[in-house]
Amino acid sequence: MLDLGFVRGNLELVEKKLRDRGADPAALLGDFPRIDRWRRAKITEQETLLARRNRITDEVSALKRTGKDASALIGEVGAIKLELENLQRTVAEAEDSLRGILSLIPNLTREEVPAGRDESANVEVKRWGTIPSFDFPPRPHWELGEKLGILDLERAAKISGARFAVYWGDGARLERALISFMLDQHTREHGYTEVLPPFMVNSKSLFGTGNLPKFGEDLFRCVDPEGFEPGQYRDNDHWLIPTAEVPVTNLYRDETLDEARLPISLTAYTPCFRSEAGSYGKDVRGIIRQHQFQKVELVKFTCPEDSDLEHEKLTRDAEAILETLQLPYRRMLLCTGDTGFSSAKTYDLEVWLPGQSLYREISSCSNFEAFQARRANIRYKSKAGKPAFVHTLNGSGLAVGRTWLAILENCQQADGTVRVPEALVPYMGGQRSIAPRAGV
RNA sequence: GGAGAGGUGGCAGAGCCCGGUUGAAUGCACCUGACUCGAAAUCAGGCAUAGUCGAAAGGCUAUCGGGGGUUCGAAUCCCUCCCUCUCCGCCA
Repeated sequence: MLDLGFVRGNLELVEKKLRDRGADPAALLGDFPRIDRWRRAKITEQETLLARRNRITDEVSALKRTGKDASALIGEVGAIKLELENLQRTVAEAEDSLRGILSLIPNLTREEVPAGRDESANVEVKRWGTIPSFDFPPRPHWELGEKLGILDLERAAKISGARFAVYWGDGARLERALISFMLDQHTREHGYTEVLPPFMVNSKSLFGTGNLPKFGEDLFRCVDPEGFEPGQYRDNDHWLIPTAEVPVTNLYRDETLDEARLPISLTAYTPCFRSEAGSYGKDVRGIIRQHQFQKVELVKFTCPEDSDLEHEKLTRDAEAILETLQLPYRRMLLCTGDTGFSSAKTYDLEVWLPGQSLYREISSCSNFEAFQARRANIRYKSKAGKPAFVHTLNGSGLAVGRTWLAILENCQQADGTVRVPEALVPYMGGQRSIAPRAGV
């Protein structure tokens, strides 16, 4: 959420930034300036009346204590009351509209973010690794997984539905190995503290990270059938998390952190649940796009001056995982139109998938600046200074399912086996290769 | 799931029965100053957040878990939701 006063004072800038994202400023801002002026005028009226009422009640109080008659004054307040009720309603309505407008306005992208409508305008910042060459046609992971007997999409469809996966044997172990490996590297080498949060959160948490109210359709909600109201939600509804970003960022919701503690770097493994509404027909093959996938997430809380630097570091921490696994990747700076709602600047890491001959997103690292902190009310305070909003950042470190399939495709051998990357061997109990698995 | 107790400022903890100089006693922590070579101790002062008006100084308003109600007036009375604790039951 943007700051009300900031929007008031920088209307033209906000409009320009919305256009940069491909949004329609008129539709998003609506009557903002008029409602804002109206609200402040009404607050002034209301508070003048309240002040008058408070003075009169003080006098009533004084009279009563000395045993005198106060009925004339009490009558006077009666007249104020009705007017006050109307004003209170008017102010509340104006505040609701303003909050409604502000909660749907995306973050302002930074100057260095390239202008553009969609992913075709994203800018490649760097490339790492050598694209492997094969003396046989490399296969996509869904073929490899099936042949090896470690990936079972048919039975997943039977027990759960489309866009779910069952991992067997070494496939299940590889997923588990990746989770441990990533968490270990982030905690031991990159200075993160591991957290294991709940996989369900309440509505306020989703508002804090910017998923609600706008993106409720992308989420799974657990709610008793009686309470189900389409398009509406209640504070104490439970939702399956779409990413660990939500519970972890909200750990410090409504808290004021001591500046000396910053930056705080947390890493968390969680499953992630996404309804994938609106993605029908996209990525139907394999396990690129699932309703449930595993992810190791990186989250930082910093003071405003440090968030740029920490964004670079966090992105490097995610890249380090790919490098340790020897997976070729490139780093993209997302353009204005492709940058997420809450983000001011986002790097995507894309891993090379030889089975499909393309780069595919495996991590997304964003600086949200104070956008989430304002929504979630996360502040910091130095010894001398006043409390101010922190900057929040996060990135995948990495999407485990996509790392799993990237290993299958990049490390596949002519004989149909898959070589286990050196760094994972200890996590696979010394096993160096994944071979076809006997009968299911 | 049943029964009970409770949620007050950074923390601890009064006030609630009996509504009115209580934005909130007191203690601790913290900041500034005095004393000291320095520190401790002691003394003096300061110490919430947000909104709004104002060029500023400063004023006003709101906030005692959230929301609503009663009242001239609510931390205090009523309703409701959330959360915490204790006991019982159930359970990985």
